[in-house]
Amino acid sequence: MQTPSSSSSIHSLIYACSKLNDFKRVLSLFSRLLYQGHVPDAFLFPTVVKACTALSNIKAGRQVHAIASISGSDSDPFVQSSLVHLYVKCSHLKDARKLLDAMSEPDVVSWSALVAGYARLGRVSEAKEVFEDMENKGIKPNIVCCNGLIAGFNQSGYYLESVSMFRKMHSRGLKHNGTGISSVLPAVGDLEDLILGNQIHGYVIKMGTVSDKCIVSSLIDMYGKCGCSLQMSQVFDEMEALDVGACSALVSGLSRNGFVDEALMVFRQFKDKGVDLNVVSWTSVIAACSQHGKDMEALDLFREMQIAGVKPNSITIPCLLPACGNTATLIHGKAAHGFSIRSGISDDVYVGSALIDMYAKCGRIKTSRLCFDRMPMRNLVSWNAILGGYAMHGKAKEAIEIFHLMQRSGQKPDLVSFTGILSACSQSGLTEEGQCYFNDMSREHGIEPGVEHYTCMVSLLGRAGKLEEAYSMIKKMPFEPDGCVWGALLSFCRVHNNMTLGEIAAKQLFKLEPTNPVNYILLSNIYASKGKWCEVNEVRDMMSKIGLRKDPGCSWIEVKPKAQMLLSQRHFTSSYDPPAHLNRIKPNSIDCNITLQLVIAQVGV
DNA sequence: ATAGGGTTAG
Repeated sequence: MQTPSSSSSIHSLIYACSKLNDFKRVLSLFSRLLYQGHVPDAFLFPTVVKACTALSNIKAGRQVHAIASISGSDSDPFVQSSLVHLYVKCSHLKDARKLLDAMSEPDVVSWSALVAGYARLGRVSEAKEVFEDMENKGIKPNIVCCNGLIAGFNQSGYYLESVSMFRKMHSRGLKHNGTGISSVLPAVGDLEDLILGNQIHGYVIKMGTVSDKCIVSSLIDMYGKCGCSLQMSQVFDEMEALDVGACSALVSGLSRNGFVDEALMVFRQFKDKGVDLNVVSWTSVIAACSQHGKDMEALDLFREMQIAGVKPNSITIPCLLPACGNTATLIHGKAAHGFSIRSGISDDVYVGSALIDMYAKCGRIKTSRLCFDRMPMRNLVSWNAILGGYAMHGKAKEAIEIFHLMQRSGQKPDLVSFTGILSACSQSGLTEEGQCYFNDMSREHGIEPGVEHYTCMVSLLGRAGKLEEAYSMIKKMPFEPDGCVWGALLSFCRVHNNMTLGEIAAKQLFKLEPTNPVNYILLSNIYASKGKWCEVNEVRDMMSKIGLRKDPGCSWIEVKPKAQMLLSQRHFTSSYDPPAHLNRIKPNSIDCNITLQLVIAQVGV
């Protein structure tokens, strides 16, 4: 390409490139112009600022702003307006506000951009203040301005604010359009406000906008979040044309309500019909699988997604990684890690946290820690991930260290953090420390222990042989103990062979989970240890009457590129069929001290 | 010459 040299030809080239959305070239042409000593006029700046905005390049934007100031163009309303948008887009709202205040007559467009910017960042009070300032200056908010607030509040998770803005519009006599409706519906769903949801649905039908794709998707989403699977499917069935958005919404709605197989079926149908599926639809089906224990399917789908040429993003990876962790397929986890580095999303706080968890579950706690240390930004999820990792590995010292470090860095612990620290103490036999942390929960942190914390305490005390204390812990629980609590007690009654409490726990468990064979076996083992053979037989009879058989225990290890399922041989019977997705090659008696038999399972490729 | 609002995945 010939390179233009005269300033006027560069000028027109800049406009041309902007029209073609080639914003990078706009900036490089602009710098060439400056290099030639040309001082741009006020007409050129808006186009150049627009390029910075499109690229979210605040650094270049500030430079352009400075040049505009020096050349006196910064008093031009077009230049000012474009700069306001630049700063809003880059989340520098203070600068945007300063600029807006300096403008002689800012219009509703500039105000709207700023207000929406505050709402998107979840800065509720400032958004409202600026909104009022605008009205006080005599500028009437229009429908676009209100929709910006509704959408912004929804995006930042302030669902009540979103809905109340929607209502405010209504009471002011402003008519809603498709944009406002599809922005408020997700918030309605999160609030599970079915009444409002139904009203809006009626409004949509009356307006005749049922064919609007975004509205359909958000209606499906709303009904899904409210647990109305039937209405959800109805909206879907009445839809005019197949739509990717509706597909994603339906898949996640079905999965949310426990219909995982149906979700997978819907996805398959869409794919077979040749609908152009995007990252969101792929991610929603991968999430559906990994959230419901279908780890193999999640891994397969991820592969399929890449074959389909759809690029995973920073949401896909955290959805996939639990599947790698649960199957302990380090090779897939590492591949996903490599992918996130190559695509520049490894600094994302959710990606990082999911990596920490995956490496911990694959037995690589040191790599976990490395990931944690290298994170440029951490949040509660990241702290809990490394804390849980140490707990999982029985490393109480490190867990405690992290627990204090997080607080010193200004991160308050939550229920999950306490589950981590308590289970770490429990596993390492740090009985007193665990009790201290448990007592601190409500006393120091104002967090009321939940059932999982009581379970940790029962284990902690039970492991230490303090079974009576564990039992009184259960008795003073402020809610009904569940199977996990009683299960923890029964397990440690077996360890210490305490028949009295073991019988109490077992009795509860037989009611709560009558078909769990483990409970029967634990109790019968306690009886056996006391030589109570009659009772042993009674329990065995109960089991066979219900038709229970102990499933083989199972866990995963990885030997080179294959994942292996470990089954405990004692219960391994020839009638046991491994899950269908395991392509069993041959039961391979690799000698693992008599108790283990390896079933080679092929995972992925 | 500039310019504001939408759904679905964690």
